[in-house]
Amino acid sequence: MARWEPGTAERLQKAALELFATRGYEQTTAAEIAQAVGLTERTFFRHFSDKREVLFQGQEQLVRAFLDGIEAAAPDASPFEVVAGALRSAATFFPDERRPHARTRQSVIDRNPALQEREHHKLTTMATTVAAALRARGVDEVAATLAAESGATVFGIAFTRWLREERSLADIAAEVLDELLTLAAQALRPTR
Amino acid sequence: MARWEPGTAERLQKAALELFATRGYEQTTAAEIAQAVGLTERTFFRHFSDKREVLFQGQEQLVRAFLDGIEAAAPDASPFEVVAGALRSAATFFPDERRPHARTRQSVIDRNPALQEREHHKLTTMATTVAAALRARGVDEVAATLAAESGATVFGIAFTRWLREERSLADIAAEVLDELLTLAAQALRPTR
DNA sequence: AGAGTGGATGTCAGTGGCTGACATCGCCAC
DNA sequence: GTGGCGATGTCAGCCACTGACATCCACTCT
Repeated sequence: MARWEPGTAERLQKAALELFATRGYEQTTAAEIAQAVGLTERTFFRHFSDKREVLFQGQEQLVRAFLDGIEAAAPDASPFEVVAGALRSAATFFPDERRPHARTRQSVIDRNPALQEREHHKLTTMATTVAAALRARGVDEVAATLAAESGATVFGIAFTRWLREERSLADIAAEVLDELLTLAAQALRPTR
Repeated sequence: MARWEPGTAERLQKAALELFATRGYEQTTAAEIAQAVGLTERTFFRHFSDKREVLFQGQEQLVRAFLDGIEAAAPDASPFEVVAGALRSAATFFPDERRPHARTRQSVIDRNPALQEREHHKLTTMATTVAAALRARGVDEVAATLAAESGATVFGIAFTRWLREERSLADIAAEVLDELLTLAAQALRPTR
């Protein structure tokens, strides 16, 4: 067939997750991951910019889902309404079938600070992209950043709960966003 | 006098910032930083868990300021009101005199993705600590996380503006928080 | 079929971040 | 002054990551 098996990156990711889950992240060498699929360390680093990325690469699609949700929003929607739509759209990227995989992946991340760092960074990067999309819709800088970053926060919390509970991510995210808005309203009424 | 000059970590931090600012972060070796103050690379890593930390260590005081602000809040204050107090308290840790130093430091961070990653991570870590303090006050898990994380977002945005504008951080933070609450209220009224 | 091209991989050498183990050095207490 | 002890130095070594160059083979063109 093919000279090189297709989907090299995917095979590396799979092997990496398995090794990380059993042996632990730090106890697993990039060379070992590569060897597990019959490749070289050098090739590993051609597919992933660094060792951590093997667990995170492929989130462009999630970003795309967010952006699709933004584009689908009504032109006169307020920033948080747009974010609500983006969350609905993004939630479709985590159907319940992915939960088992997501769980083992998350358990690896939760056991390693360096991986958590990367995870937070990815979330923040997503927020930055979303903020840019909001600004492109005419939302002003600060409002766009606030709404986008809040969306990321909500997504993060909702995702964590989705891993634990057996409900759909879309439902949980809507609920969490609602709670955020309610909390904010609570603060706005009594003071100032 | 003393066999070892006191404040070794501080001298390392100062030397590191200077080298990073002129030569660049990646072009500066941990060994070079140590040498600049007459020490060894090994000693550098005894003071800082990794190379990046030389720019971030010492933020426990900032966290402390946040927590003080939380403790000072009225017992019946809503989560966001508590966060507002925490922000006021935290803002005192960045008097305007620190702006020049903060600016050069930030310019170094802005030029290096790995440093940005650490910066985001620190913010998130702070948020986690604040969330725990809120929970200790009886706030429920999700609300505590939302409020704390929103506080971190506001702080981050405010800090960025504080670097650019010549106003006090407390003022800017109050303003940004206000905008967040307003945005949230906007979203709560029209829909649902 | 033979020559050539190009993308993915292998090989090798080297840098730098980071660590463990052990030695040293000199203030301080007793 | 002896011994403890905390901060530093020395040394060897692992591993993440990179640049340079060779190789390999499907595919195309002739």
